[in-house]
Amino acid sequence: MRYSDRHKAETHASLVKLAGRMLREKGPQNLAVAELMQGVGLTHGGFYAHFKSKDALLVEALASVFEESMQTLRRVTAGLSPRHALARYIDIYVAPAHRDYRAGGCPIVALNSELPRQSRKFRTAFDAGTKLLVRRLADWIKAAGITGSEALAASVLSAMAGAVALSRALSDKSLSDELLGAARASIKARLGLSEAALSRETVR
Amino acid sequence: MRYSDRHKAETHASLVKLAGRMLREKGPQNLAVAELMQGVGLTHGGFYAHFKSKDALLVEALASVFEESMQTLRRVTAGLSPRHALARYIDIYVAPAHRDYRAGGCPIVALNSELPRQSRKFRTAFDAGTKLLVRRLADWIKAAGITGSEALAASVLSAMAGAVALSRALSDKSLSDELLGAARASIKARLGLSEAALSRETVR
DNA sequence: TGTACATCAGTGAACGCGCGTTCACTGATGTAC
DNA sequence: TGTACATCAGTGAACGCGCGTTCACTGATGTAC
Repeated sequence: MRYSDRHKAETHASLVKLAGRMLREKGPQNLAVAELMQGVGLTHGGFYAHFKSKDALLVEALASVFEESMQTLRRVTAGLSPRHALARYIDIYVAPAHRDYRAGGCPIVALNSELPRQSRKFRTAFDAGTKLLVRRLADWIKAAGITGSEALAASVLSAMAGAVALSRALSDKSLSDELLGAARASIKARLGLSEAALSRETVR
Repeated sequence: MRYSDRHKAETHASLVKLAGRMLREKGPQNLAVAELMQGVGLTHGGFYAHFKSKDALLVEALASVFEESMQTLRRVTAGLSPRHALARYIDIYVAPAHRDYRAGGCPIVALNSELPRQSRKFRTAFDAGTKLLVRRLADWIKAAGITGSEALAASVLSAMAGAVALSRALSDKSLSDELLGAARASIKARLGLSEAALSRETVR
């Protein structure tokens, strides 16, 4: 059967979206082509009408996940001053809700330790996405008058991602919760964003 | 052929040791039984004289890797005061040499994001190993007179592991190096271990 | 307006490969007598 | 001391399964005339 003009693009978009969720939940290797196709109501053979290989899908899915992350970042910090935006992003990122929602979370947390073994193209997409996030954090840090370079922003992001990743890895729920709380406080303190300091400022 | 009494135990130990390296370099899923056996000069069929399953091997290998990590920790900080021990450990952990030596590095960095998908027993071994490291850090922190609980130690460790993991994930070498430097400084500053503060103290 | 043909997203069987696991067998050495 | 037998780490063929990829085919709809 032949479909309307928009149909292929829509199917492609659903595949990329679902792949983005599966990628974070199962990892690159355990995302199975047949399972993905079944997930959008198709059979596995049709996959290659949309992607030249599984790796090509993974690269597209990762890029789309990073875009989604940037959108989330913009949404939760809209209208806030740089200092409050930073604090808000840290609060939302280093949190139990993020830990417990792997399919929708930050790709850095989800893919961290598997990256050295991925394809060149996949790693390039990861690099590009991470740099976008780092640049956004660096802009806020600079605007907030905190001395520090892009490397500081990268180290802050690595502390955030490391905390959530370890909180997911630990089976001990109470240690996991406490770890998130301590990490949140440490990271905010590092940037001079303690509750006391923030409450003395206006929100925007 | 029948072997001497010690022979089996020695073979077993080599298998666990090599598996510990492969586990960190390739991840649990890509550690192949046949490749492991070939690595110690045997054929794949003999594997099951030593382990009841691949997962049983992984659990043993992970435990041994954590033991190795604790030994490294003790070795590099032997004789140092708590504050200097902390600073030394952070310097050695959050460093390019650790980033570039995946097969011999910290299992938390190597396995971070893959843990939620591992077997119950594997996760239990990870929990136990991580808690040993956290407890050691917590002891030092307490002995150094820094206010903070075990959760602070866990958050410090997560920042260290997160920094090394992200530095491995990034292909951009200079950003990776700078990230490590910034993270090292941030983590030490969080614990009041700046170079200036340390140089005012005696080493032991 | 109607007819013949082209298009191409999707189908489902099949292929090839890697890999964990099983199993009948081997053969050097330890033990029983 | 010598002989027959038991042991068991290791061998290598084979099995079963999951999975990425290929390919001949389908059939509804768009297009040419």
